[in-house]
Amino acid sequence: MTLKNVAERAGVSVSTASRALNGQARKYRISRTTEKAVRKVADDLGFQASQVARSLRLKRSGLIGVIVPDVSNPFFASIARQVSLGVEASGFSVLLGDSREETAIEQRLARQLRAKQVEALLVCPVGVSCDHLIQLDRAGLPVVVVDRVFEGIELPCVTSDNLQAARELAEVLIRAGHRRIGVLSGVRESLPAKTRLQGLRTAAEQAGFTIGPSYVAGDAFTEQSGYDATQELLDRHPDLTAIFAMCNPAAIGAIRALHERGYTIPGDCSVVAFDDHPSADLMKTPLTVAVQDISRLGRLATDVLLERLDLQPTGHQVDATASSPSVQGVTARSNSDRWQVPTTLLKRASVAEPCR
Amino acid sequence: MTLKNVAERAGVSVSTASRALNGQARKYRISRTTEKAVRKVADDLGFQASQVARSLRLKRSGLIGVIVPDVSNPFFASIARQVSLGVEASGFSVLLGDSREETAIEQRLARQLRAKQVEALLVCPVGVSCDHLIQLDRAGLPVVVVDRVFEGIELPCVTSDNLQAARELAEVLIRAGHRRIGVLSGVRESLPAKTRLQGLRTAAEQAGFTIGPSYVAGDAFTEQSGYDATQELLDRHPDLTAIFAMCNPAAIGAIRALHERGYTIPGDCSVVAFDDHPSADLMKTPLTVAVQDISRLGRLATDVLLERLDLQPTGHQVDATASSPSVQGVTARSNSDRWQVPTTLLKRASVAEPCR
DNA sequence: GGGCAATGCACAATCGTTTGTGCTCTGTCC
DNA sequence: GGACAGAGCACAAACGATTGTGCATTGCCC
Repeated sequence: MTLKNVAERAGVSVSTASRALNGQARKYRISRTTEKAVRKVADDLGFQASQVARSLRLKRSGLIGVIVPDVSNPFFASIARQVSLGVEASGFSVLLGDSREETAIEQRLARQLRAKQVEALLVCPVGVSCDHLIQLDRAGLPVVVVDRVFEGIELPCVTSDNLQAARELAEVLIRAGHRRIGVLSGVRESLPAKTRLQGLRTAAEQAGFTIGPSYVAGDAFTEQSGYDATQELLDRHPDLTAIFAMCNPAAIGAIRALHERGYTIPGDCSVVAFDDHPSADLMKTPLTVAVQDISRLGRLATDVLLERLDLQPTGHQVDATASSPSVQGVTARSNSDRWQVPTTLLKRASVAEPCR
Repeated sequence: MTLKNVAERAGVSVSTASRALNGQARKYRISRTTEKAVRKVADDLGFQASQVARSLRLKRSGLIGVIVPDVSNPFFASIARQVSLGVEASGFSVLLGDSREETAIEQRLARQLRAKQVEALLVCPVGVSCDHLIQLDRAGLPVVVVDRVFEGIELPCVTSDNLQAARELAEVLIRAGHRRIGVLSGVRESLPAKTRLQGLRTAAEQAGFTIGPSYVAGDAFTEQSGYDATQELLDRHPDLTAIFAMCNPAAIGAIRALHERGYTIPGDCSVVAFDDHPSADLMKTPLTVAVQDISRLGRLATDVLLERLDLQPTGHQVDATASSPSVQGVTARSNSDRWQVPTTLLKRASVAEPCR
C-alpha cells in the first residue's frame, strides 16, 4: 500500500493524495469532494504512510533513543516508560538500548541509534566518562542525561536533589546519635555518588564530626557492591553503628551481609538508603529511605528533551528549576543546565539509637 | 554527512563509495586502492549511512516492535531486555511500546509501529482479544505473542509451562492437607489464567476434591486485584485455608489483605504464587512460588522471532519443543506453534498444614 | 468577448541509499 | 595493429513520501 496506489485508485495525482491526507487540502485548494474521496480510498485500503519515506523526505525520524544500563532494573524501566509515554503524544517512538553497565556498549548503542536517525538521545550513562555523548550533542544530536550525571558534563542533566536528600537521610542517623557511619558508595566518580557523600558530610560537620575515607566503600550501584562494601567496612570498623547506602540494591546487599554476620537491624546496626522498594512494608527490615520521584524524573527528562526539540512539553510543565547558574564556564548554551527533582524522606524501622 | 560527500571527497561516484563501504568492492571490481581511499574518507568524516534512506531502498527497517502492558513491571522489562539484547547482534533495534494494560492503546501502538515499518512485532497482549494482531500477521507482519496467550490465537506463542507449574504448586498445598483453596485469578480469558486453573483443578481431582467457581476471584494480574479478590474470597469462605495466586503482585495484595484481617501466614492461611520476587528471602513472608524463567522466555521469543524473519537465532538454540500438534485446524502454518519454557518450584515458609 | 482572478489539480525535484547496466580504458595476443 | 577480455568505475533508476511551481479551467466584470 503506497500513496501511489491510493492516488491511482482515487483518480488523482500522488501530490494531491498526499495533501488530502495531511490536512493540507485547504492550503493547496483541493476540493472537499476530492479530499473525501481520497480519504475514503485510503481508509478502504488501510493505507498507512511509510514513516521511512516520510522520514527521509522530512529529515525527521520520529524516533527518540533511550539508553539505560539495565532495563530490567525497575528504576530505569520506569524512566524508559515515562519517556515512552511522554513522547508518544508528539508522535515519537522510543528506540531502546541496554548498555549492560558497560561504556563500550553504550558507545556502540549511541552510534547505532544515531545511524537510525534518532532525533534525540536520553541516556543514563554507566561509566565515568561520556565524551562520546558530548560529541554527539556537539554534532547536533540533542542529548539529555538522567540520573548518572558527571561533573562538568556540558549536557542538560536531570537528577534528584541528591544533596538535600542525603542531608535529610543523614540527619535521621545523626539525630539518633550515630557517629560511626559506614557509606556504601555507588560509582565514585558519578555526580550522584559525590553529591550524596557531600550531603552526608555536610550534615556530619554541622553535628561536629567527620566521616573519614575509610568509612566509605563500594564502587557500583549494585547489590553485590553493597554486600562486599559492607563486609569491608565491618572488617575495618567493627564498631560501626550505621550504614548509609547510596542505592536500594546496595542496601539489600548490606542487609544480607549484616545478617550473615549475625548483626540485627537496627539493633546492632542501623541502615538508611536511597530509593524505595515497591513492597518495602512487607520486608523483614523496613528501610528508612530517601525516595526519588522516578516518574517525575522521567517526565522532567522527557520535557527537557522535547524542549530541546522545540516541541511543546507534554502538558505537565517543567516545574523544576535550573539550579547551577553556569557550569565550568564553556559556552553559555542551555545545555549546561541542571534540573533537579525533590525527594521524599520515608522513615521506617531500620534506624534506632546506637547501642555501642 | 551523506554518502555523496564521502564520494566527492574521495573523488569517486556515489555508487562506488557505497559498494566500497558495504564490502561489495570485490564483486563489483572496485580496486583495493579505491576501496581503502573511500574507507579512509568515510572514517575521517565520521560517516554513518542513513538507516532511513537505506531502509527505504532495501525495504528493511532493522526495527523490531515490542509491546508490553507495563515496562516498569520487571517481568515485562526483562522480556524487553532479552529481546533488545537478542536482536541487537542481527543489527536490529527495539521500538518500545507500553500499552498501559489497555487494548485500545495496544492497537494504536501496533498501528504506529507498523507505520514505522517494524519488521516484526513481539507482543504481550493485555486483553481478551487480539484480532488486530492476527490481522497484522496476516498482512505480512510477523507477530509473536508472549506470556498472555489466548486460545486459538493462530499466532506463534511463547509461554511458561503453566500447566505443569500450577500442578506442582498445587501439590505443595494439597500434600500439606489443604482442601479449601482460594484462587486469585489473573485475566480470566487469558490462557495463562485458564491453564493455571486447570493445572490446579487437575491436581485437586487427583487428590479427590474439586475447587468450585466460588473459590475463584479476581480478574487482573495486579496487586489491587489480588487484594480485592482475597477480601471477596474470605467473605465468601471464612474457612479458607490457603490461597493460590496467579501472579506475584496478586500474592502481595493477598498478603496485605490477610494482614489487615489479622490472619497470619502460614498459620491461618497458606499462600503460594506464580513468579518470584528478587529479594523474596528478605520478606516477612517468604512465598512458595513457581518461578518462570523470564530471561529464557525472552530469549526463546526472540529466537522464534528471528526464525520467522529467516535469520539465524542468536546462538542459544531454540531448545523448547513445539507442544500442541496443531491448533483449531486453520492453515497449517508454523504460526499455530506453541513454545513452552519449564518453571522452577521454590518452596518457602508460606505453606503449613491447615489448622482449621 | 477579452482580461483577470480564483480554483483545482498535476509535474517534477528532492531526501540518501542501493544496484543493474553500460561505458571507457589498459594490456595481451595473434 | 586490431580484436577482445577484463578491470574499474560512472550513470541512472528505483524506494515512497513531501512540496514549490505551473498549467488548465471556470466565473465574473466591464
